[in-house]
Amino acid sequence: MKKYTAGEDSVHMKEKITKESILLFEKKGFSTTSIQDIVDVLGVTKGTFYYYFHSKEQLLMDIHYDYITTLLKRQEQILNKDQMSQKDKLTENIRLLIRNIIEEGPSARVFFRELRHLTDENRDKIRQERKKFRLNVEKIVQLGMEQGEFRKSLKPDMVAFGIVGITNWSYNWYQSGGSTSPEELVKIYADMILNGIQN
Amino acid sequence: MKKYTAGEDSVHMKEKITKESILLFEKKGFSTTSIQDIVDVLGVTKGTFYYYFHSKEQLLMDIHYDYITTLLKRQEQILNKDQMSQKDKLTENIRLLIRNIIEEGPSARVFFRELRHLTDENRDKIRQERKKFRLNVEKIVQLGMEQGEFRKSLKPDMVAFGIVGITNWSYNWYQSGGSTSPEELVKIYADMILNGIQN
Amino acid sequence: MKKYTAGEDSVHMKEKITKESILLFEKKGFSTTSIQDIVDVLGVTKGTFYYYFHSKEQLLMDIHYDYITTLLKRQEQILNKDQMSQKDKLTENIRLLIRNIIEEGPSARVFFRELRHLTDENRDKIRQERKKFRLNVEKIVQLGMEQGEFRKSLKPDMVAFGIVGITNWSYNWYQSGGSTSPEELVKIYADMILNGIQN
Amino acid sequence: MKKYTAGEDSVHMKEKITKESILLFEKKGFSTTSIQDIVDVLGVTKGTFYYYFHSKEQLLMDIHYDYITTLLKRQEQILNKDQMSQKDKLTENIRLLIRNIIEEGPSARVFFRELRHLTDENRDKIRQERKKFRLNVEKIVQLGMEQGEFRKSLKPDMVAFGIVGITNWSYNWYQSGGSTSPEELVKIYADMILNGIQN
DNA sequence: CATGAATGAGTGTTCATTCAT
DNA sequence: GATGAATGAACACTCATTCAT
Repeated sequence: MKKYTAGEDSVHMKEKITKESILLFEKKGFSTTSIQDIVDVLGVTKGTFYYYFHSKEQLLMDIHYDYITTLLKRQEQILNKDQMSQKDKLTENIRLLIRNIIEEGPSARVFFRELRHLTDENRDKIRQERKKFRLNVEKIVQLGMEQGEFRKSLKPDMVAFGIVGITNWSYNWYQSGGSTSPEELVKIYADMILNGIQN
Repeated sequence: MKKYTAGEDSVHMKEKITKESILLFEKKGFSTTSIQDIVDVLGVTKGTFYYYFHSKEQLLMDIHYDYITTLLKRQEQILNKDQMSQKDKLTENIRLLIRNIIEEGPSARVFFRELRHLTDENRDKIRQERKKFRLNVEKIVQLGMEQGEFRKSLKPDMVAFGIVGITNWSYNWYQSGGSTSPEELVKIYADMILNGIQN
Repeated sequence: MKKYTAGEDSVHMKEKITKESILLFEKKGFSTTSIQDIVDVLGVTKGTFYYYFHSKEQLLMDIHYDYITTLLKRQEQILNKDQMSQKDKLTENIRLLIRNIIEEGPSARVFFRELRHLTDENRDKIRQERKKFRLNVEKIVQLGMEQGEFRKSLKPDMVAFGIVGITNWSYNWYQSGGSTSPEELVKIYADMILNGIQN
Repeated sequence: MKKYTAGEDSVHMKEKITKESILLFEKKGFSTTSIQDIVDVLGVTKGTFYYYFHSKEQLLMDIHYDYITTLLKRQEQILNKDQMSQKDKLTENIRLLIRNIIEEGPSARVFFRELRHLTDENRDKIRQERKKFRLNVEKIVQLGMEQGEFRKSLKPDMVAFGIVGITNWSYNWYQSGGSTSPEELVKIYADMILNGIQN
């Protein structure tokens, strides 16, 4: 996405705008952040913003789209590992969700908080992608039940909701530099969930 | 001051405003809902709104305060049951969280989504109360570990975050009238969590 | 104006409102002081205010009217002293203007600052009364010139404007408790003016 | 940035806004003049106003600041004339005060009437500058006393207040086109004051 | 590519005033 | 005499967006 360039200055303005916007949206919220706020940080004018984006909403959509697209791509890589057990696939999904939130901090928080400010149409698009992710988790549970890795009595959809809930919720509270490392957290939750559902 | 009456009209204006605002905030979001939107629904004027509330933010604070206060009161009733096992207390907390979200639907969604629009001071107040709730859950886990009900290897704070995550997340997706009843959901999650952490 | 009464409580509400309003108008300005501000100080409600006054403007008019009426009455007493020289009459007028401003502090400041907030009609009325006062000063100068007390070359109208200017201006700066007493100030200005215009 | 042009249209919008605002503030008063009133006169929209000014108060501050700054600059020119007698310097100061009020008519009236509507901070700033002007007058009186031009018995601070009072008051009543020209008025007041204080 | 100027619709809030009780 | 509730018009200010240059 970012082509090779010699120095900072040549980084494309559109990326700069997106990056700074994410930080502002995280700190102040989407609706409370004005275009003026954004361009002030970059030392440019509003005209510049509108040269790169049709609207404020389009910028928010781009942020959402990038986040969910990346997430789905990474999930696909897990799903493609044919020889992996469902248990391990589930663990990998838990790892993906948690690490992505922690590593993408600001983007993640904007992604989870500001969905409502998309247009109906765009909101539906993002929701569909998020649903795809969840259904993939559900499928792993389903397969794990059929293959005897998980208990037969489970309701896979509810389990999937539980898994994304427990992991996604961390965007609300996880702080880098605390006493629990990302990988520790992954272990704790994977352990808890697998113990909770396995045969 | 409020005499006993049978009908709708006697409900105090302040309560009406609060009730309708919650519905609008849920549907359109706090910052996208104008005072005009609110008073239009009630067929009154903006002056009336400001007769009962200092500001739009105060209304939001009232909603938050009511929600968390009620929740804490109900939690206290559980904590007071001295003869109850920690397992059962945890189950009761899960039940409380889930049922409250489902029963208070719109209020719950406003509570979880619009915290950011409170002033710094009020946001801190609400966060403190939410923290109290979570620490009470943590304490149950702690006691359960000491009394041999739960595994010794757990990190009670992380477990508590997991529990509120899995339950609270339901505000995002649970729809009344679906295939899983509130009580079924409670059972599923309580089962999953207890299996996940017990000895 | 205030009839004999046994205690504080029986002082008529209308006077209380007027008194407190003057203090508030002085401190915050007429347009920045709300009826609510006024009634809050007195612990009553807005209805009470409107029982005694048709409008906020009427209250302001009352304050203006009281001030200028009192001033004119006191001036009349000076003018009636037939055997007094014009010099002494002028000195007495200077004393009246200065002492009234200092003694009526808040009322005086409201009187000089808030004229503009009267309706056109009322503003004209007050201006007429203020003009009467000034013309009386002018007449003293005129008589003094004719009787050889003051220089023949004076323009009585300009002198009168000068006299009210020098004295009225003190509402802007005079502070009780400073190094110059009211009576000293009277002496200084009377001296300066009389030296400035006498034969 | 502003190229040379012959006509009205090329005057910068900010100056136009300031000019028209002064006229409106003079006629209707600051608090009674709305931003809408201002922009209506100019045939632009409120957004345009806020493109040039942060707030209504900033515009008022600009007006005040311009007025007092110009006045102080002109006073400095008088003070710098080393060979001039204190008497003449005083006369020049009287001339400056009166002519400035008459020539800047509307600005002067806004300056004298609307100080109260500045924020506390700005009001203090303007008051400090006004004080500088007055202290400079006081100094002239002081020097004139020491050099034997004025009577030894004077109180320079009270005399200075008297001088600015007598002159500034003219903003209340002086009307161009009346029977007394600005220069005549200067002569009359200078004469009166100097006679009043000289040895 | 980028700017500066302008728009126009909307926002939260204030407040003098009214009036039934 | 006094209250509490409600009105409605106005206000300062914001902001996403447009567009000629």
